[in-house]
Amino acid sequence: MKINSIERCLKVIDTLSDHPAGLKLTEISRLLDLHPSSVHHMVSTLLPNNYISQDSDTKKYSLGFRFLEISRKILDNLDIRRIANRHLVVLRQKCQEAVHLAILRDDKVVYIDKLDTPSGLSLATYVGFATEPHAAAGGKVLLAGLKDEAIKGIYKNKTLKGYGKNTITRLPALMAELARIRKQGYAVDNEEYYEGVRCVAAPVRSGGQVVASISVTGSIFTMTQGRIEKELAAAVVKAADSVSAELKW
Amino acid sequence: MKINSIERCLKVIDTLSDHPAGLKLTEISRLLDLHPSSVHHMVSTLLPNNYISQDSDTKKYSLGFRFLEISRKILDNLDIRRIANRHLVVLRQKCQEAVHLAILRDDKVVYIDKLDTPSGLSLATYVGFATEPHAAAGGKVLLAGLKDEAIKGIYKNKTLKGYGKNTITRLPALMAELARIRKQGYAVDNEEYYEGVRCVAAPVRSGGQVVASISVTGSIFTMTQGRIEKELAAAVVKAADSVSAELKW
DNA sequence: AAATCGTTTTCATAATATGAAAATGATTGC
DNA sequence: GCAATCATTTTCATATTATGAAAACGATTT
Repeated sequence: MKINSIERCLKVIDTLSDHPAGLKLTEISRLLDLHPSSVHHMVSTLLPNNYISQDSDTKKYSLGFRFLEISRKILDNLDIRRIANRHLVVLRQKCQEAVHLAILRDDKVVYIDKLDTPSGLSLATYVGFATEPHAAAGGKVLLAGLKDEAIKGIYKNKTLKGYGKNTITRLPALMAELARIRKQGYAVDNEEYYEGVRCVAAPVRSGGQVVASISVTGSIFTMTQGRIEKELAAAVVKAADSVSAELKW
Repeated sequence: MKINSIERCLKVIDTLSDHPAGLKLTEISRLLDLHPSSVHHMVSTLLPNNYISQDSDTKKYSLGFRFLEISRKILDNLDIRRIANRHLVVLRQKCQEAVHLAILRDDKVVYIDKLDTPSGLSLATYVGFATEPHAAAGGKVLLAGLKDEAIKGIYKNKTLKGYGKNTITRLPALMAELARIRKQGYAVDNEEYYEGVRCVAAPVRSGGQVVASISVTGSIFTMTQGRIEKELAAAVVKAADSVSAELKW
């Protein structure tokens, strides 16, 4: 049984998160079709806790720094992130491409660290970004770490959404791909998520379990199939193994 | 009038944020002296929205990636942060010390960007860190941008808490210091927040208003009084002015 | 200065969050 | 392997309290 007032409150937060310039009380009220006075009750609860803040001039409400605090706490406490960072730096240096660190949470890949390439090309991923695992190398590696039944469980009532032109959209094909990944020890995403983008990923293990994935991402021009096989796959696997070795369990 | 169920819910979130390893239902229930069933109602509301997540093995609850998403949105939408970043990089390069970008929010200094020194020395500040403004250079600069009545308003019912050995703890002394800062265009923190740490800060302005502060922070050994006056103050002011110039209004 | 619009407070009542209890599920000890 | 204990989840009656109408207050515009 869900609690209604909390759900409404989360909707207010969601709405504010989509309006970076802030919203006035009545604007929130209109957008969500809630009584102004109800909204007022909510914001007066959130305000003293710094979940939202109010501009003293315009009276507009926006999300508060409590979210930044909490977010920082979450990231700081992810051991993997702390340990992996150094290796990510080395990996990026070696490959000169963007590198990501991802974990599986609630059946989603969540990116918990990201180093952009020095040369600029910035992808539409960011720390905290969550998406479906079947369409990206990092995600496939994480899926490959699960048991077959668990994977089937995830996709039982879900279709495999297509993102890029090569996204795997049928479950049997995905299962076969995961088997291949388990065998070769790394995953490749060949324009499966973004057109023009390739990606290689390897698993970080702890106590036998796959706990995270490290990936290298770049354009099809710098990341040729040949370079992936000859150079990048080995580099990513090495980085992931180094992190695994360092994770005490 | 605050909403009770939301307040309880925020307490649950607070508690979870202090227990990075996660908590079981009954643990939360005991810690907050709430009925297990009430806690269950709450978590079932937060769970589908990814504000919290549950470990499928241990059943433990922890904070979810929604906080990371929201946090990212907040940071991405801070124009100042985006614009200032490039200048912060240059400033750190020039000074070889940690640099910070801070704004005032709800009478607190909130650090919205931070670049550590390449040589390692990492301070106990982080993006999202919020503290009282009177004890740090970055904060004093922001206060100096307010009108005297506004400052007095902030400290009307508050004592000036001491942090380091030189923290200004009396209001008249603070007002005098702020007047000095306005005149000289930058602020110095001489072991006022941390012992052994000095800091120089300058204001970023937009439309005449002080909207942020840029600061350089380091140990008393590398940041001598002489170096601050001769080199660092000018560098920080220059960086801040560059950002101000770039902020369209 | 009057009027309009937005915000905040108050308050009666309808709505619903609460926690007791029971049911289900997991873990431990024997 | 089977109780027995402990934790989680669901159900449900009732007391609590969130809700929104209305009014008061404040701000902004004409």
